[in-house]
Amino acid sequence: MIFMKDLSDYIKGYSHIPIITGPTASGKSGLALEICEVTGGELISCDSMQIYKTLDIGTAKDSADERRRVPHHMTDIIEPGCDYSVKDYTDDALLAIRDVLERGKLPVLCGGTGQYVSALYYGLEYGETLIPEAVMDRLDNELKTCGAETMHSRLSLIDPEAASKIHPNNTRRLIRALAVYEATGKTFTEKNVESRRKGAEYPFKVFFIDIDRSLLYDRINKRVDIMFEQGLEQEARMLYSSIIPRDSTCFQAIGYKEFKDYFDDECSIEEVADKIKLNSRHYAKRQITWFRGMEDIVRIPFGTTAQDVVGQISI
RNA sequence: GCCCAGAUAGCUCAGUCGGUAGAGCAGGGGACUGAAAAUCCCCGUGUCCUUGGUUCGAUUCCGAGUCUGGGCA
Repeated sequence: MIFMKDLSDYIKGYSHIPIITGPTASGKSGLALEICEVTGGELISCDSMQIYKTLDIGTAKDSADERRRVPHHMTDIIEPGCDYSVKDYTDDALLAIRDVLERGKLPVLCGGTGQYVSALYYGLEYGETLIPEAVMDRLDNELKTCGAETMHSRLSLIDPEAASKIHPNNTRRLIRALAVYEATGKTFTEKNVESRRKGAEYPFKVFFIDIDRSLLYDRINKRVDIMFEQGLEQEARMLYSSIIPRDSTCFQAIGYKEFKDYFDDECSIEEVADKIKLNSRHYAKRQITWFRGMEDIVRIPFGTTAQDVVGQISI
């Protein structure tokens, strides 16, 4: 934490930069927006899908009116179809934070992508080495021909610690761990230790909205119905009729991927809505698990006011 | 009214040649360092509809009843 910047170099009165997080539909943006209005701050998103332009309704972006009231950063920054990594996110978010601070404003971070929040909060450094595509292709091929068990055994020899933590069925992470070693000569475990050395860039404080599970599920269901009223089907149709490759990340977004069968005439629109609700519930559960395991976060009950949160980041 | 088929986990259903039962989904828990709204792992006791009978023992076999489908009138 020695490299951590002091907020008083930029703004007066605050000890921490708040990060408002919680499961989907728990009221994060409403609270963050209020905090911005109370403090004159600016909102910086920590959301892996709201970065895409044109995916507005399904990703539950703030309305045009809300975005007029409070400046938003890190939303609508790339075209759907583009790739975007955690590394890209931390680089861009850190720039955005500095930009807001240099104008004397409080950055208010808000979003439910655990990996993005953790990366900023722990100050993870990802380094400059990119895995060559040839390496990835070769590993993918080897996985197909040799099978996951063989690949997993290979990882056990190179990096036993990582192998013990990665289940053989989780081929995505398995391949990643092998690829890191092949591309950098360092093991996945070594890289991860190195990445934590520097610590967080700014004094962040994470606030997690704690909400009753059945109330949350109720809110999720209602929000999906509202999305349909707002024209989600139309928005999804635009995405599906574009030339964007179907294996792009944006097609993984809940609220869009569920339309595939419907547009292929294989299910009804009601089934799409039910599936979106279900996937959102599953997602919320994973978010809760992610943050439950995170140390030093502040759990705030659903309904906590902006003033309350501001009080906890003020000197 | 008669005939047939069902009734088992929150839901859909399997099964027990008679020794009190298990899948999928839902739900719950967990992992996570360059796709993360992704990817992956773990978790199954419930009046086996009710009630008589046969039996050492019935959710299972037999009878009656109730309910739900379907058919015939």
